[in-house]
Amino acid sequence: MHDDDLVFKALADPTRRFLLDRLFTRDGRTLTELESELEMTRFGVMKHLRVLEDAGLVVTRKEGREKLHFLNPVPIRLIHDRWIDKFTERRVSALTDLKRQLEEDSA
Amino acid sequence: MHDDDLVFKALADPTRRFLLDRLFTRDGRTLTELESELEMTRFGVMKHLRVLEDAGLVVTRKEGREKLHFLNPVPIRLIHDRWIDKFTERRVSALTDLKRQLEEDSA
DNA sequence: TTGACATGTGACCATTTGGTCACCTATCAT
DNA sequence: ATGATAGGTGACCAAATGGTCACATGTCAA
Repeated sequence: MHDDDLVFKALADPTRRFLLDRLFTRDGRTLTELESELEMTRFGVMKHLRVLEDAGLVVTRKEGREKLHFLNPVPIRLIHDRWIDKFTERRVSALTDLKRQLEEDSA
Repeated sequence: MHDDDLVFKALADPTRRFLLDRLFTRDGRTLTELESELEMTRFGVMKHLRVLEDAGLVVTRKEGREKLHFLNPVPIRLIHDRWIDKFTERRVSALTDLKRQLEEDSA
């Protein structure tokens, strides 16, 4: 419930969705690498990565002086299953089919 | 692209998700009816409904002095198909199965 | 027709958000 | 050891956001 909110809010920013996209194509990127693909200082990127990390969408590991960023798709999967799925299911039950059939017949 | 952003931003607020939930269980509600379920003045609710409408998640029809609100799940379906689906697919290809098999064997 | 009801608008306000910068620490390579 | 490299912190700022209110319009019912 409250956890979902962090995820939704994290997904609400285009820069953050871009970052997730980059990490989707390849994980384990460093901050400076991600920064180089954006028109923004590394401080801005850091803040966005922090938001993603707080939402559990990104996990990190320190390697020497570098910080590697990995994508964690589980939270997206969760809001999908618990929330989005409900709105996206196509209703193709026998009942709605029947209803549509009746409406067509009466027209 | 730009359209997606409106949808993601609209979904980022818990009050708005609550409104979508209410409209999911039953459509065609009026502003005052929706307001009565929230700890907020009708002005706040109006603004939220406006955001949902701009994102295409809610469509409205005027009926006398009332304004009826209807859920439109299509935008959710679109961001699901174009964006979320990619992150939520379970990878169960023969290749990853083989990889897991090898890892188990070597353990 | 007159009052109650449903909604709309614009000003206004506090808080959050997205972004920058100055400065600082830790690590690597020479 | 020393400079270059990678990252971190806190202050700061402008703009967006979430919410309220005073007021105003249109519609229904007695």
